[in-house]
Amino acid sequence: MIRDAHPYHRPGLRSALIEAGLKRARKGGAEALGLREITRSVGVTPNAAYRHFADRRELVLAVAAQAQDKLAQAMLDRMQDVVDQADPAAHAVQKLRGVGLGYIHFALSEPGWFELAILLQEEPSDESEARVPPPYQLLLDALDGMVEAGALTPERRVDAEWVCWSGVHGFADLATRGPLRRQDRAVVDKLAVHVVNTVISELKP
Amino acid sequence: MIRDAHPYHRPGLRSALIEAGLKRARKGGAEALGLREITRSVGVTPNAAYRHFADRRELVLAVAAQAQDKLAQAMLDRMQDVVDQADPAAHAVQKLRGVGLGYIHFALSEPGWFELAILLQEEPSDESEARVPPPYQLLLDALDGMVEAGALTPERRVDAEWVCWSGVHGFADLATRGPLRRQDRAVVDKLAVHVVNTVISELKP
DNA sequence: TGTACATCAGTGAACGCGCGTTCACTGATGTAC
DNA sequence: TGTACATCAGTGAACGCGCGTTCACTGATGTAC
Repeated sequence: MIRDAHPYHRPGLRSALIEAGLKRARKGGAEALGLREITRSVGVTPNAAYRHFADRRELVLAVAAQAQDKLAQAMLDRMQDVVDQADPAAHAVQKLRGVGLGYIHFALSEPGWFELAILLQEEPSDESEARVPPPYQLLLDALDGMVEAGALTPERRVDAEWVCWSGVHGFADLATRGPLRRQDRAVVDKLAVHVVNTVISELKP
Repeated sequence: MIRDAHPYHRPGLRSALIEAGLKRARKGGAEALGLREITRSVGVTPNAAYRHFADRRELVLAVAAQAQDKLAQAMLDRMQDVVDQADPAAHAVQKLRGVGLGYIHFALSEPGWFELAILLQEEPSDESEARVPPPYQLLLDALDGMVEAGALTPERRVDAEWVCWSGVHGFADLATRGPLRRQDRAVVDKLAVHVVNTVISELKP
C-alpha cells in the first residue's frame, strides 16, 4: 500500500483496473469484483472508474473477457504440447484431448478465473453478441480437425461439440464447486483423464 | 397480502419459512433467499426466523435440502415411467437414461430449484456430512443395476458415475446458465437425448 | 376448576455495514493564436 | 515562445438502499399446585 505521490492523471487507469480485477478474482472469483474493491486496490476513488466504464457491470465484463482469453490460452498451450505423430488421425485425437484436459486443468488451477470465464457466457454480452468465445472455438476446430484427419465421421461430428463440452464442463464444475471439490488433486487429475478419454472414445466408431 | 389477524404464535412457522423460501427460489434462485425477504413473504418479523434457525445460512440450507429432494423425486418419477421390458439389460439401461434425462429435465423446468440443489453440494454442510445426496444415490443404484443385469461389466463400472454425472450435469449447466440458455426448448430437449444416449453408449461394449 | 408463574415465540426499533451511484468540484493537459 | 482557455480525468462528500443481526420487550401458552 505505497502511496506514491498519486499523480492526478494516471495513464492507463483503465487497464490498471482490469488488471486489479483479475488479481482480485483469482482468489475470490466473481464475488470479489466490487467496484469499490477494485478501485481501492488500485488506489483511486470509486468514481474514477466511471471515466472508463459505464457502470460496474461493464467493468466486470471486461475482466471476465480477459479471464476467458486466459482460459483459451491455457487450452492452446496444452494443445501445442501434443507431440507430432505419424498418424494424422491419432494426432487429431490428441489435440482434442488437449482441449478437454486444458479446460479442466485451467478450472482446477484457476477456479476464480474459470468462474469468471463461464460467467461471461451467461451475460447478455451487449457488444460481443456474435463473437464466438475463444475456448469454444478451439473445441470446434479440434473436432473439425478430427473429421479432416479421418478420425471422426461427418455423421458423428454432428452435435459432438455438445457431448464433449458437457462432459468436460460438467467435470470441471463437479471438481471445482461440487463433490470432488475437496478431493486430492492427484485423484481428481486421474479422474479427469478417465472422463476425457471416455468421452472421446465414444465419438470414435 | 392479507393481514389476517396475525396470531402472535403461529404453529409451524419453521416449515412455513422453508415453504416460502422454496416459492421465492423457484424464480430467482438462491439469490432470492434473503432472510428478510422470506420472513416478509410469510408476514412475520425478520427476528422470528431466529427462533427456528441459527442464522440465514441455516435457513437457506434447509430450503436447499428440500430442493434437492425435489430433484431426486423428479428423477425417480422419470425412472418409474420406464416400461418393463423383457430384456433385463435393456431395462437397466432405460433406468439409467431416466436418471440422466430426469436430472436434465428438472434443471430445465426448475432452474431456480436446480441451482439450490447444486449449491447444497458446495456447502460444508455441517450435519449432513456423511449423507449421500439422494440424486447421486439414484445414479449409483442405476449403474449397479446395470452391472447386475449384465448391461455393464464390473470393469467399466469403475468410476462410471463420474463420467455420467459430468456429462449430464455439464449439459444441465450449459442449458441453464450457459450458451444454450436461450435456445428453444425443443432443440435443447433433442440435444439432451443425444448427449445422454452418447454417454450411455460409451459405457456399453 | 382456578390461579401463579415459568417458558416459549413472537414484536419493534435500532445498529453497523458496504455497496453502486450521483453531484459539484478541481487539478492537469493540450491546443490555438 | 508564451499565454488563454476548453477539455479531460481525477477528487471528496454524500445519498439511499437493503442486508443480517442484536437488544430489550411483550403477548400467548402450558404446567404445578
